[in-house]
Amino acid sequence: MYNLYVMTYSEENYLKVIYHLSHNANKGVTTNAIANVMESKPSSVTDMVQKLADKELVIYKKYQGVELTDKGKFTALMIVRKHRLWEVFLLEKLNFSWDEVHDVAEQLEHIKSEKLTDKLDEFLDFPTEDPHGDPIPDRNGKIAKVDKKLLSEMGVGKKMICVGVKDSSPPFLQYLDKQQIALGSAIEIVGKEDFDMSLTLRLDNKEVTVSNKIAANLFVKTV
Amino acid sequence: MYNLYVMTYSEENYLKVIYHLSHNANKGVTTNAIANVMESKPSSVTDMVQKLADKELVIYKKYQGVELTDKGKFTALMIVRKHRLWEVFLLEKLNFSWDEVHDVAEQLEHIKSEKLTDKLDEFLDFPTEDPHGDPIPDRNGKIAKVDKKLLSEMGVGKKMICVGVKDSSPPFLQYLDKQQIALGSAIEIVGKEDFDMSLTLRLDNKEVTVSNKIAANLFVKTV
DNA sequence: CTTTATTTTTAGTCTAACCTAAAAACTATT
DNA sequence: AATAGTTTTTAGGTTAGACTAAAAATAAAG
Repeated sequence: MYNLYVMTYSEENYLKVIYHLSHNANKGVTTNAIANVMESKPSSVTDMVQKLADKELVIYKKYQGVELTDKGKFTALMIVRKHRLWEVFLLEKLNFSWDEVHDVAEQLEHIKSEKLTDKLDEFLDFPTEDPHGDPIPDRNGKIAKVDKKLLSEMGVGKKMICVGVKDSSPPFLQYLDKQQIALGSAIEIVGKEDFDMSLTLRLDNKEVTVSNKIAANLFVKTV
Repeated sequence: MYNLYVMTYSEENYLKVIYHLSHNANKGVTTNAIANVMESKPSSVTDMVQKLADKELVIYKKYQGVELTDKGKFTALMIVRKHRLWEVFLLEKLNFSWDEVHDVAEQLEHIKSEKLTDKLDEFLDFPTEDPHGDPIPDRNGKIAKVDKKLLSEMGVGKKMICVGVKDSSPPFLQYLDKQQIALGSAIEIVGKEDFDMSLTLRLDNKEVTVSNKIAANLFVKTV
């Protein structure tokens, strides 16, 4: 597809972060936003972004933020692909739990071997989603667009299934485990409290109440 | 066992090389030897070796070469453990060939997660040897001592099985594949040519002749 | 539309890991 | 045991990727 020339660990991380940020923001991604996510300083980001622009992985105009080029986007997608495939591997084959896969996948995503990635994909039987419900790009960088809404945006009476999480931090994932909410769980909203926007849900004939904050981090799809 | 504090990629590579070199040489490993293997310069090695000594991973006396401390040896063994486990994974689960596993394992050996290593070990059913016949250290750093001899040192009439290779470069491994020599293959020496020390072997009732150079890179065990 | 506040970039440092060239220490040979 | 040759270390330099502090550009507010 594209010739992915050899990138450093750090360059790859920047590209990945820019990719994720440009999904939410539709304009250029700011250096500040990148620095926040990477827990670094805006000045460091400026440096790196200029380097990536020299290599034609991003388009960068001073003070205007950055956007990925096609080449940059493809490169980012290959990193996302590896990350999500490894997550599936860790969960399905090595029995890691939902909240443990991310940190290790964060390292594994930098392993450079197209053959390894493709063989892993095959070994896992070509999964289309990772354990958090996010789609896995194929070897050509094609990625399914999932239509998902936040649970907090849905009204009383709606029947849905859980398709992903917005926040994937261990505490949140562990909370979901405790409530027995998983990918594919059927959810019905039986009540909404106007005062604090908390929701009462029916799950497998069991009722639970969740705060608005929880609902605002859970992606669902109506059925 | 020991507290493996966080090491850089480069530090880990040095430790690994020192570990391997100190198996052959019984004295201190020289900076030159390390530089040769790492394809770097002796002065660079001196730098790093001093750093490793500060961290008590090696004992280093100027002009005398280096030795691993117990802590350094354990750290090296954990890297070797990961390398060899990943090799088994690549070969057995992803169907890589004998000669393809090394380069990828070279990257995977640096992934830092004790849990991953141990789960992988379990997933592979606690293998004791890697695809080249080298023993895999357990989680406590215990490693089996294999008694193996070079095929070139054995006499006519001996019956053996192949237990490993000295050289594990792709061309050599591919040669072995072509001759259908694999780990566990039964080998009997039916003739030896005094002129060039080439050997005639019986393999599954098939006879092949191999040069001394081949025989000097194949480890065997008498049965 | 000017002033203030915020964001972003520039300039100059720092560290890890390498390098080259030169100096110092070892080894070997007479 | 002195000298020639080799190995190893030191000294000083380079690059990538981070940082701080200050300057410049943009955005917000009166």
